[in-house]
Amino acid sequence: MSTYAPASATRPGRPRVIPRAASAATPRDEILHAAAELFVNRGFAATSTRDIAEKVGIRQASLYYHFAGKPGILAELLELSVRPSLEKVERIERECPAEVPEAALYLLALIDADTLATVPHNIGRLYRMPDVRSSEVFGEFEPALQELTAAYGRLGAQVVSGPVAATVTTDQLGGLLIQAVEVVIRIRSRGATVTPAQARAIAATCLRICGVPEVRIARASVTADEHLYPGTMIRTIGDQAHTSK
Amino acid sequence: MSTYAPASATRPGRPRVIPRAASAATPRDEILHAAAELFVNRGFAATSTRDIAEKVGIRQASLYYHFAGKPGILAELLELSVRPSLEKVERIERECPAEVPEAALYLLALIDADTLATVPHNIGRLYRMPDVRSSEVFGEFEPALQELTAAYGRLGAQVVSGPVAATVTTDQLGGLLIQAVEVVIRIRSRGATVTPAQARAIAATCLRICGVPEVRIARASVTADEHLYPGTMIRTIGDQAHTSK
DNA sequence: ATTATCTATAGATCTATAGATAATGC
DNA sequence: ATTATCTATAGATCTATAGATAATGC
Repeated sequence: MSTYAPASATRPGRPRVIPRAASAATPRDEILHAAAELFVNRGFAATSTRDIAEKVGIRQASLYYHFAGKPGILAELLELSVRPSLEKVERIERECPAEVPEAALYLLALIDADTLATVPHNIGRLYRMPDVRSSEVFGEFEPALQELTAAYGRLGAQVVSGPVAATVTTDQLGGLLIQAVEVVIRIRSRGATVTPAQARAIAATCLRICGVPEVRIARASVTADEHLYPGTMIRTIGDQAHTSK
Repeated sequence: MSTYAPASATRPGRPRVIPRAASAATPRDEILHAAAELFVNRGFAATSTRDIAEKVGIRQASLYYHFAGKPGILAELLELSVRPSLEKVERIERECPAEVPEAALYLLALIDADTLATVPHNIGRLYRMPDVRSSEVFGEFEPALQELTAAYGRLGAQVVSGPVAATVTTDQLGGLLIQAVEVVIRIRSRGATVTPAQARAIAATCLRICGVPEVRIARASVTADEHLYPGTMIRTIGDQAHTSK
């Protein structure tokens, strides 16, 4: 309270040599954020504990008070990026009735694209990195990922048209669909952000991949809205921009 | 010629401590292959020069006789994986006449998928790895990659249906299409191989993403065959499996 | 007393160079 | 003489631990 920069200095522990910004975040979170950005943009193996510490503004050794090294940090980031996706899948498959099967796939793709679009530092990318996949902690999360791909395959298989069913298996379809959704990761990697309208375009792309005709795609979009915003069905129309030709 | 294992021992230079298999390949190629597999499966930064040397069966220092370290090896692998793709794009855009615009996109996707499917050790994956993208040598290859995405965008834009044109820009479309083709990388990462039939399914998926109706997709497939195998148009039909319903 | 940092450092890599050596080729 | 390896090693990281220190909280 005496000088200009007391910040959130009301914490126990020896002060940092570079005083912490009034970030309000816990040290753990500061470390997670710094590590996420470095892992995603430079790679997991290419990032040293010193790099992370430097970005946070602490000494390298201080990381070990909060985490069991790089693998520990990675494990927490993977957890953060897979849990929300999986919870959504579960809910969608439970709640979405069989009336309009396209709506379930549309919803899953939309919510998933949106999650990937808003998750901090594009950490959805971690799962595709070979150094992450061969890390000690990856195995724990692999089943969750496979379940996600399988869900795309199941939902997609319910709506495929004849020509599509004749040329791709359910498994392959799951891969094609998840790949389409992950275009979000690519866009963010290039520095751009993904708008809700783009997320909808991606969800529609998933239905096109299955061979669903445009009329039913439009219908699925509306049905999905009813589930997203039950009751208020008016404003979602302005969101779409593709209702006019 | 005297003992059992002379192999291709008729080369100058000090013999290896672990005698080389009769691989017929040059030492340079041996190193490239070993490095490719390690870079793709464990990551570039996660692979040490010692790992590569061990896999080849030489001492770590011996690598430096053939390459300027890891970056030198990476540069050559990137070159190998981007040159063929770019040559094909050029040829397709030059040769493919405007009669059936779908055929051009179908052809590009098909050839590209096939290249990714057959290139050794799935090295198409290298470009997506952050440690590779932030390496000193990557900059040289980035323009070629952007040109490839742009080509997908251009070809796709020529065939989009109304609803698709209304919701995605040419740039975004390029991303969606290349992402669809790169499902090949994902499949190979899981240890499976990609068949020619699957490559065709992927090319068809690209047209579906653009909103092209099934009749025109079938026509594009036939036209593409005429360009691939001019004269012989019979056997390509048995390839497709989706002409029946 | 507890908490969160710090400094110092050991031990394990990892890269890249210098110089020796064992083949072939002329 | 040329080529392709080898051995040895310096110097630069990088990870992870031990132990000290400077806050707050009781």
